[in-house]
Amino acid sequence: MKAFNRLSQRQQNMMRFMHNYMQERGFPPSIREIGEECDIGSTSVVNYNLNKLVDAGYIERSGKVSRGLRIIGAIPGLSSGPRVFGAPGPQRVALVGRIAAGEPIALPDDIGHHIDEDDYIAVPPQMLSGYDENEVFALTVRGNSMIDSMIQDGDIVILRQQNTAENGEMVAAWLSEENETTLKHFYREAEQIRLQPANQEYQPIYVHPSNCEVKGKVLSVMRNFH
Amino acid sequence: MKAFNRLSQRQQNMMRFMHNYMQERGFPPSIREIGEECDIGSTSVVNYNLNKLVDAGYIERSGKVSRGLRIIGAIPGLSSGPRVFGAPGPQRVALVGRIAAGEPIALPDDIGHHIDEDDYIAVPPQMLSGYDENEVFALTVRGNSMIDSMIQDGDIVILRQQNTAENGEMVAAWLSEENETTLKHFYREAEQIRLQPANQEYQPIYVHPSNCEVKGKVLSVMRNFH
DNA sequence: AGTATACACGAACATTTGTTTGTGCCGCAA
DNA sequence: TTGCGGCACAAACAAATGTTCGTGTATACT
Repeated sequence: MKAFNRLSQRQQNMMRFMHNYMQERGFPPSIREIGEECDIGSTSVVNYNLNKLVDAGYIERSGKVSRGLRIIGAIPGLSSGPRVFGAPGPQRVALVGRIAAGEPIALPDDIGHHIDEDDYIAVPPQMLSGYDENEVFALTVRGNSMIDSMIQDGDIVILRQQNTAENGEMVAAWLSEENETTLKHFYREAEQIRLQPANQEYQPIYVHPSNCEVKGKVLSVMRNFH
Repeated sequence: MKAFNRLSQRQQNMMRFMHNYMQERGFPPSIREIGEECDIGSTSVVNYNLNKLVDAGYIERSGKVSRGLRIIGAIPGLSSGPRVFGAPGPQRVALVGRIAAGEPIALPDDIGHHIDEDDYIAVPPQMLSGYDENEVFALTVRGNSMIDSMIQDGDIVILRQQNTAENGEMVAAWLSEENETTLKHFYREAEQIRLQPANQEYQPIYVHPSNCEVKGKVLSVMRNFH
């Protein structure tokens, strides 16, 4: 369990409001704005809890100056809530694990309680294709089994959680018979599913629908060289 | 020429200060702080120029509220200055053009005056490998000639400007004899340079140093699916 | 010259806003 | 009970801060 369990409901509300406010307006809210939104009658109470949040390491304050606060750490969402992080900064999505041939994919929900702050990665908005960061997760590719899809060891793939796919979309699919995970373009054909590699020099593979379990749609890929 | 040429020196200073301030403190400066830093004696003058910047589309203001401003567009740096953009948000680097076999690479300096706001792309910090965003640029890959390096049409490559490279680094190189641009791993050998594709199923090519002009080092690759 | 426009200055003003102080409630331990 | 610490409330205070107004100075145009 993490430190945010020590935050009161009121403090959680404040964190959430501050985050949303900064996300929307680009600058932090004033003490009175926080109080009004969180049903706190007195500015001193807001101030009090703000200092609590500072002690807890969630925010920093610049004394004397109006709106002099910034969010430092993770925001504890609602119990089942969104994994939202502090602004300013790029979007952040959960980096939930690795994908490799021969291993099943662990989805965010399966390991939701194990996600730490370090398991998040910054992703620029344009790589989310308009989807909300909460329905998106990231996987690190292990091994070169996806090389026929132009994806190699160490790449990070950004996916949206979904169990179906439209024709032509690239998906992460679990092939139960072959016992492996793969990233391919998805085509539902008459009696079968065609999984087409991105690299056209490779041949497509054909599987039965019952053998193909879509885990998510690939939105983008990031690769770093060191 | 672009709109920022219409900004006075004073307004450019203001933009730069506001950007740095937000970068550093996480919230916008007050009118008086701007004035003090930019040697403006009167708050009304700051206010006046602030409204000018709004008209020019560089910032937005929320009336009545303190520090109620956010940066929207590009910041005109110094004359030869950094191409810095507004916080909060991911880093932004110049997307200067396209890279394709048979075409030379246009470097930022060559086309510096043509960079528009739309020619910038958000890049998360970890993809800059610690380099400053000002020495980094981005190229859109056209064609599939880099497919042997696991890079395909539509990919965006992030590069750092440099004319040499260490062994093993992936570089963008212009081969004058072959009259084409390529992305390969760079190895300086006895009498020649070996350019090694990332995909090990492809063979390396060997060129004479005089034939190989390094344009930049590849830091990372981004790929979006639509 | 006369006028208009852009830009700048300083001062006064009206809010906004962070800080402080005094008080009260509640649970818990001595 | 008494006392203490955590938390909350309201009011008042002191700065910080955005806004407005009257004025001045160039520059260009008629």
